[in-house]
Amino acid sequence: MTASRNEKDVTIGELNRSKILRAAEEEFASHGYKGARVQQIADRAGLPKTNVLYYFKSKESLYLAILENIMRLWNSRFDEATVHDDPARVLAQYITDKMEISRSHANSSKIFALEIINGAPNLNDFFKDQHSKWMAGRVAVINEWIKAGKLKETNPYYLLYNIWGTSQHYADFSTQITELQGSSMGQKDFENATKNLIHLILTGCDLTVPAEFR
Amino acid sequence: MTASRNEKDVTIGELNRSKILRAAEEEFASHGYKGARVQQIADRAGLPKTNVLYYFKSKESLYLAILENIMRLWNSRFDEATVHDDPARVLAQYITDKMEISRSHANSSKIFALEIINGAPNLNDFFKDQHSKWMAGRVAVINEWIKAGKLKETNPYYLLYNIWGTSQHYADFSTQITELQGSSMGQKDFENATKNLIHLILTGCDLTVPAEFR
DNA sequence: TAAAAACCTGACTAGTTGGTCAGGTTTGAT
DNA sequence: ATCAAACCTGACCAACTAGTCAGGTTTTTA
Repeated sequence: MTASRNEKDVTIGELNRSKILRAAEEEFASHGYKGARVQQIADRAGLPKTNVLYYFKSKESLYLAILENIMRLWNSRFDEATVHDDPARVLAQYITDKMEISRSHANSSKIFALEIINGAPNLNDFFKDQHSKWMAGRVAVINEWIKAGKLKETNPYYLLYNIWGTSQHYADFSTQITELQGSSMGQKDFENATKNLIHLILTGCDLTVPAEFR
Repeated sequence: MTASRNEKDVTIGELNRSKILRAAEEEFASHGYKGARVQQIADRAGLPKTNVLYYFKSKESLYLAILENIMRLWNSRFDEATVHDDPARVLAQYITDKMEISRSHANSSKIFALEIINGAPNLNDFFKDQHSKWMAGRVAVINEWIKAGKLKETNPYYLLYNIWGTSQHYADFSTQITELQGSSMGQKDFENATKNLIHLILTGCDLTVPAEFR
């Protein structure tokens, strides 16, 4: 341990915390919260278990820290869309953002999925305080688009579920996709899949795909 | 224990096996394979743990039995579709079948999702022996539709992923959906969501929704 | 330089886990 | 009625688990 501060002005503590979080993401994605082992996280991080517990009080603290990061990840430009915006552009951008997250943060997506599938025991506050409000706001905007004749009549809830289901599928089921295609999806593949999805969803809503998303 | 055979001609053994499988599905869906506890499964089934282990040799045997049932569940009419069939009808029926499974077998869908998210450690043979062949066959039919001008040009893989991602989402993320809508989806809701999805996917493929699926 | 803060880590602990084992009970067949 | 098959279940066990604890080492601060 030559110094707690290296040349990039990052402390050893920050480095190790980061290492542990990355290792924990992999372990939680592989075995779920209940099945994950602190010793395994430590092994993945290349640190002794008690060193992991020096930085994070418990397995649960670690998991909740990761969940918090994930919740922050879902923030997107879609959150600010209003009735004045063009639905085609907003939806295309949202899908693009979601697909990029699926590509660049596959483990986060997987952990979120695992948490929901397991009954979301750790997300009650998130749902009650933020998510439901967010949803109500987005549904309202979509309904305003419909009322303003900018979007064909549809159920806003189902529209959003379908966008989430498709975009998150590329992260969550990446193992299946890799097996079925014989190789994992690279950047180019994700770009193609994004275009394909934008085309499917927008055409399915009778919207024209904006030129920059083709 | 009045008799091993009740009036419906089912042995106590069959009854108990069934009870255990149902209990295990709930436990595996809630905690994943690694996080599930045989004692919890036993408690859910209302049997002593060793009685559970009398019927199923181990936790793993139980899990593999459930996975096998799930693999069987995925069989559908879509498996038999050929280039001679109408893609609109085939896809609409496939989506209908998938949505019905999501409604009636939510835990199965969740367990399948958990297995894939966790890296599919128990499905290697399934992927190599059956799933990849199945996929190659389905992709070929879709490509034949495209060649025959029955379906607009698209990537068959992405089309299927999008169908799976959307339909399975209703089962896998049912906790989130219930929270966001304030109540869980009933039969009527599923029918509406199915129609909405058929409309989205078929319209997105420039296909006309067959009358019986409107 | 000394003291405080940050970091590190092996030894240990109480509790939990997936089984094994042995033997008892019930049911069905003859 | 007897015996075999099916079913049941408490006691037990080796291994594993999430920590706690104590104390050592390194770095920073004044």
